Amino acid sequence: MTSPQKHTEALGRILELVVVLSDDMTRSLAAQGLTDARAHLLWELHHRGPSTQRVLADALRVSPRNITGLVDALVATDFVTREPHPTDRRATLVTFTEHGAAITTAMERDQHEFARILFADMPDDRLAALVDGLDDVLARLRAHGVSIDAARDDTDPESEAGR
Amino acid sequence: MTSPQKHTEALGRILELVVVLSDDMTRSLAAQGLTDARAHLLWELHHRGPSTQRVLADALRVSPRNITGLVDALVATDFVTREPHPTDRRATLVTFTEHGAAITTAMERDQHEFARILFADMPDDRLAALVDGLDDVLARLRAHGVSIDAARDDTDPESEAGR
DNA sequence: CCGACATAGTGAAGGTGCATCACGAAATGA
DNA sequence: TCATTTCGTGATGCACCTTCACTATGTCGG
Repeated sequence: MTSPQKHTEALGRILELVVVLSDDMTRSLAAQGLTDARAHLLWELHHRGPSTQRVLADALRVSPRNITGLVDALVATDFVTREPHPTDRRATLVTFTEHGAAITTAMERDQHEFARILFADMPDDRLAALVDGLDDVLARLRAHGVSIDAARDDTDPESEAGR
Repeated sequence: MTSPQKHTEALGRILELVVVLSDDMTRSLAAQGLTDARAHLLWELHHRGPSTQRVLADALRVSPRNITGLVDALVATDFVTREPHPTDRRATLVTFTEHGAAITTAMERDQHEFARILFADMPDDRLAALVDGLDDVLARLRAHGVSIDAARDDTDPESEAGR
């Protein structure tokens, strides 16, 4: 019961889902002229409203320098603009253009639609079981520091996201 | 019930899991002196045995040129070597060094261990329900061409023609 | 045996994401 | 006012990935 075999299989399913979903997202984004990183920035901006690059750097957990590059690209493709900060002349406020706002709103809408497609036909109890299971896994991950440690030369967890 | 709200929440769980797992993997890999792409190559090599770069390129779905770069790096860090192909003098056989083989075997072992940690305390029926749910989602994804269809510009009169 | 063509791998060049270091400019605090 | 902190960016550098061009081989139809 609950053989290691089953555990591995379950992890395999999760990993497969990871790969499939990531790929699909990246592809959809590309169709909008966006990359993962740029879309991530847009997403954060959508939830926070006009923000300084510093704030975005912290939110995306990347270096401020990198934000400069991402914003440069988004400005060039007319998704956002750099507005002067009303009180801090050092800072700039990254703000949506109309185009950027429209795209981002549409992305959010489509995400809900996507969720509907995935779960619409699933019985309530089944959906609940799935979510419970996922929560369980998430909790277990957190309990284990999520960082499986991995240090030495012969002890490493996980491989690549390659199914 | 089965409100759109629940659907979105479920998708949120999945996405969170994706992020957490990916981060953890990348971090563990880095501890071994590996990157995602290089580990992926090693993983494939582990399952296929000595392979030509062409085969690896197809397996990883990247350009042959890119494989050259990845193998260069793995050779430099003593994970693999390039051996002459026994019958085709154009090709090279990418082969594990002892170090590479040890690391990869350890990675596989640790993946099973990781699966055990995640699911060991989970009741059988709960685990089964989780796997079933994941399979369901995976199937639904495939059925829908796995394409989110993404947000189209601003032509959003809910023209859900695109699934 | 021999061209015609397909294939394996790599040099060259370029785009994107990311990081660190150094720096100027503006904000802040004592 | 002066030291310190903070914001954003130029300069560099690494990793991943692509396409194009090119060499060395393998293969196949005559």
